[in-house]
Amino acid sequence: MNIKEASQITGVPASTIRYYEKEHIIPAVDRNKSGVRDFDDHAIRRISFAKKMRDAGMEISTLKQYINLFDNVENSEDEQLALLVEQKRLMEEKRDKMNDAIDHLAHKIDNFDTHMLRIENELRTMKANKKERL
Amino acid sequence: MNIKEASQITGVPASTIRYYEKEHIIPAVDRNKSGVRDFDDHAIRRISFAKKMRDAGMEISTLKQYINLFDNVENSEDEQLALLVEQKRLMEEKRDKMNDAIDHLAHKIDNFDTHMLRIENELRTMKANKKERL
DNA sequence: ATATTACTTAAAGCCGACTTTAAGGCAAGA
DNA sequence: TCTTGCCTTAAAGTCGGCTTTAAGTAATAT
Repeated sequence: MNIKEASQITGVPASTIRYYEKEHIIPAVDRNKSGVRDFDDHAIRRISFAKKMRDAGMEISTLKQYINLFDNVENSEDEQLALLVEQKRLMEEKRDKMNDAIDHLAHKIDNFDTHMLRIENELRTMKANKKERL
Repeated sequence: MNIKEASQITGVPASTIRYYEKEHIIPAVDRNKSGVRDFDDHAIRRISFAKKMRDAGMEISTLKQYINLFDNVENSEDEQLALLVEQKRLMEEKRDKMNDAIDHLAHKIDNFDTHMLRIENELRTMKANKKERL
């Protein structure tokens, strides 16, 4: 499978796939005799994993760290597990912040009429204050 | 309250507060007679709101849009409500993606031993394949 | 044969979101 | 008075994460 198909299947632009390979975020992809990349299932899964983690806000540097740790069998299982656990924790933390923000917006939506009146009042007060100050 | 205190209270760097003011993400802050910013509760709340939304991944441009819409009483309530609802939807979408990634990591953690063996086997197979190809 | 289309690379460019720098102003304490 | 420590601005710099460009190769269609 060529890079265009790989791109369509994974939803990751071809330029980004090349970039990910260069940055070792995905392993070196097999080439045919003329040097064209030939993606197999494993490659596709690696791209999809990278996408999933990127979509979830994991940084390239962390992803790289993660990948290197797992691709290198020399590394201790403890280290690998610790990284997994830590990344999960960080993501949960971030997700909780998102839920906070969502709640904040939900609250504003629920109280929209009241909120509007309050904002308008605030503005009226601010304008009055400005006039006083002049 | 000066910018240093405002920064400490909100957890937003002074340079970022200045940047937010310049970009109209927070309203123009009051100044004392020598031109030094004097932050009040309202200003602090606006900074904290900006931080919360940024932490949740809302882009500066969207935040600006949001702020402008709400600070300008001329705008229709419908438009404002629509923006709130849309932003909430986008954030929920993003949060769901994070939960996906978290589940993925949780799964890897749960099956760590098995996973390790699978990875090792994969690598062994890959190496064997490479040798064959040579 | 030539045009088209898809691939390749290295390097440069771009964008968002700050952060740093340079040059200076003001107020308080030694 | 002068040093300390805060503040100010505009402009330049940085960084992450791609994306685009330029120049070229290879296979296929006309």
